[in-house]
Amino acid sequence: MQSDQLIKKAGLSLTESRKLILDIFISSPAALSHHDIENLMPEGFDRVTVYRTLQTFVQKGIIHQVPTTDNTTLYALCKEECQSGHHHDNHVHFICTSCQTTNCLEEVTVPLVRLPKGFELKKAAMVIEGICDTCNN
Amino acid sequence: MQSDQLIKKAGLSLTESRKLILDIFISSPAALSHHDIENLMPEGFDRVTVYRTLQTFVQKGIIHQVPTTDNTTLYALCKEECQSGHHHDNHVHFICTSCQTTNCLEEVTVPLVRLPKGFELKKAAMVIEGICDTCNN
DNA sequence: GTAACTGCAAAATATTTGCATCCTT
DNA sequence: AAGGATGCAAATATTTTGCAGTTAC
Repeated sequence: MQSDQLIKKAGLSLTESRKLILDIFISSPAALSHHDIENLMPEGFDRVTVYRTLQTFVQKGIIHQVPTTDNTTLYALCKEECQSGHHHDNHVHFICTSCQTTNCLEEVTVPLVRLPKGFELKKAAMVIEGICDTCNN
Repeated sequence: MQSDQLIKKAGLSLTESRKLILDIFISSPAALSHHDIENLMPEGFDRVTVYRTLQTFVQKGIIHQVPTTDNTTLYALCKEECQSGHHHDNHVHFICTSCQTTNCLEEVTVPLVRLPKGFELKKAAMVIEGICDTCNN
């Protein structure tokens, strides 16, 4: 889907900044940090707008935060199912230790686990570290 | 194991700060952030030492970083197997959305997943959000 | 026209670095 | 005694907030 439609569908007003940032996500195969975005935006673009836009996108279910082992926050596009209210985050995030990118493996679903008595599961995410298919050639 | 022994076993010199910080981890059931530690340390304790100590502990395999969905970094004690060189991080991290604590479910191991062709797995972690047994009463 | 979004300035917070001093071994 | 660890000061980086001007609808 195009950025324009995605933004409108989320009930947000269509602005230049939002289009720019969303286009970056659409054209990036890997998860991105705030820092990455900032670097990909036009020279001199305001940092604060990036913060606010990412926050808005997360709230509206356009992007989601990817769990990481270190202290960085990564964001990635949500797939179709996400936008419609509830957030299906049940896929696997893959961190390549060779090229340092983080990707969502949409095709791999998080397996169910049996939790100890008394624990109630709401959402599960998985982070796998390893070598990605591109680096493995 | 006592903090003294753990520190020595890791080949680190035994200092007051390290003992204090490690004791906090030993007596805490949940994962802790840098901020948490700072609050639990004696009034006026130097922030920088906390940074450096946490870093050292991670390097030496005494504690490990817990993956989180937001941008916080949490640390938790490594169990026995961790200290002996290679790091077994293959357990499930449970975030309770009610009491906001993060615990390691040592007894639950991360299930194996089948990755797409070309991907090579090194390490897998899992983050589950839900309600913990304490809150579920 | 109005509400929402942006940019700038600045505050607040978090993290890193350098260096002199102190402590562990 | 020697090397590493700490504390302090300060530099750097990150994130948040307020407000005035601008833009989308």
